[in-house]
Amino acid sequence: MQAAPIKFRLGSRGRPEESRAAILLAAVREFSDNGIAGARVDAIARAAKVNKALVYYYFKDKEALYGAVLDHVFSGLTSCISEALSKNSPPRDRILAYAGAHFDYIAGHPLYPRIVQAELMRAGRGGATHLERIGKQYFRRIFSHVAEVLRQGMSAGDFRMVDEMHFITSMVAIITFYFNSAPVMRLMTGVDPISKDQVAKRRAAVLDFIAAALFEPRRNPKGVRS
Amino acid sequence: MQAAPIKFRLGSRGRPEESRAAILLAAVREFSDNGIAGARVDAIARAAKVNKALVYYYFKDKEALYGAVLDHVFSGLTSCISEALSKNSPPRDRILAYAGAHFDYIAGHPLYPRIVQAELMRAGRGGATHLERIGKQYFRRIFSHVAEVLRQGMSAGDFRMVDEMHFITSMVAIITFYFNSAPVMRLMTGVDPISKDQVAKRRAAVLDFIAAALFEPRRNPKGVRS
DNA sequence: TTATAATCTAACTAACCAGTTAATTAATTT
DNA sequence: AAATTAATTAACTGGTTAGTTAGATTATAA
Repeated sequence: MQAAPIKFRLGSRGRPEESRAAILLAAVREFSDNGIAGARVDAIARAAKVNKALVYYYFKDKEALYGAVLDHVFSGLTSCISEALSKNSPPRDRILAYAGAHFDYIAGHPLYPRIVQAELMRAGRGGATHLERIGKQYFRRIFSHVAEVLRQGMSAGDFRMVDEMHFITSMVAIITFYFNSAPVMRLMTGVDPISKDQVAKRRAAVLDFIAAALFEPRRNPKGVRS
Repeated sequence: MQAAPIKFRLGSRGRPEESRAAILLAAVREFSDNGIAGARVDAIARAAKVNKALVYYYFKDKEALYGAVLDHVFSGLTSCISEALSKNSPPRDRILAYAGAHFDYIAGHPLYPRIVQAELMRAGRGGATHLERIGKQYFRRIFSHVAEVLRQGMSAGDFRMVDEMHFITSMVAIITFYFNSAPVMRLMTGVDPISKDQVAKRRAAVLDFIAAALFEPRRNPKGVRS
């Protein structure tokens, strides 16, 4: 466990950006593994190969570090989703594009949903929360964007009539939940739910579920109807 | 904040069952508010109006107390769901009965989903988990019961063809997620998502979503079968 | 080349918190 | 009424952990 024999003493002013990034990365892992209360600043510093005081040099305190982690996570997610939504295609495609992008982002960052969930859970009772900032800064934009697509699809007759807010909530639920409950599934089924092919299966199931729940049956699925 | 002037010194051997129950109840609240790492045994004792040592008298340690809380929560949930599933009605009704019962139970116990979510999150990495016991003792029974109903409905042509595991996961997601994300919603919409009428709206949206995603369009929407 | 300021660390502190101990109270048995 | 045992508590202990301090190191500016 002892470090490499030749110690790269880059001295002070070594790689400030690298140090900061290393701390943030380690914090993402530590917070997602243990939640905020369970996370240990010492562990973060160790994982980032940095003195603990440096953590406090770059971030005011544990809470602020946690806030930075949240910003990191959500800015990545929202920019990814925004891009998927920006394409100008028919409502059906856009909804599926959104859902697919959201799913893929989470699948590609398996640590993130735990952090999101952990933060969601803090708001119930207790002191300071970052949720207000996060909600205003990230959620609202995406939410109204998706809601707009839903309205378009409904008025075009492509979608069933649904309550936008509840429908979006349900989509997020389906997209997200699988990754949080993966441990239980592993226990119950014996297979690894995070493996490539299992994730692919889940993706298909999610899109199928959403499409079935939202899309108005086509008049002409390929030939005729009724 | 000082206690009542007349102290009901019931002395030792007061109400053992009551003490134990008070501890468990306080623990449900504390664990659901703060997660296991954030929960404070002192706070539980205080809330239960009991000396901290008594907590350790009745429960081996914090971990065991947490386990007892989980058992309490899940036994209630599963027995409630089992009852809803036991009725012998057509698959469509049974699925909606299950979803409705699950939803209602959670709506009636708003502290519980947080505990469930917290426990789900512990399995990712870390030491001992109660999840294995919980899964075997509670989840499996319900899971296979619901899966059986799905298979019946599919082979009867009432349901679309779906993967049971993924579909159940999605249903649980939709039923559950709303309550966890309530704080965000409160922030974003300004209304209280846990209020009676908001919960009722959500319930309708959930059942509508599930029905639309699962039920095969009826040949004869109101009359007889083919 | 010296001063300045940014980057980084070893070692410390003060608070916190899970769990223990040893004693106390009262219901029940003998 | 003495002995026993279940229920309960005040006060303590020891390990952990967030956060601090005072100083070291070096790139860059003056």
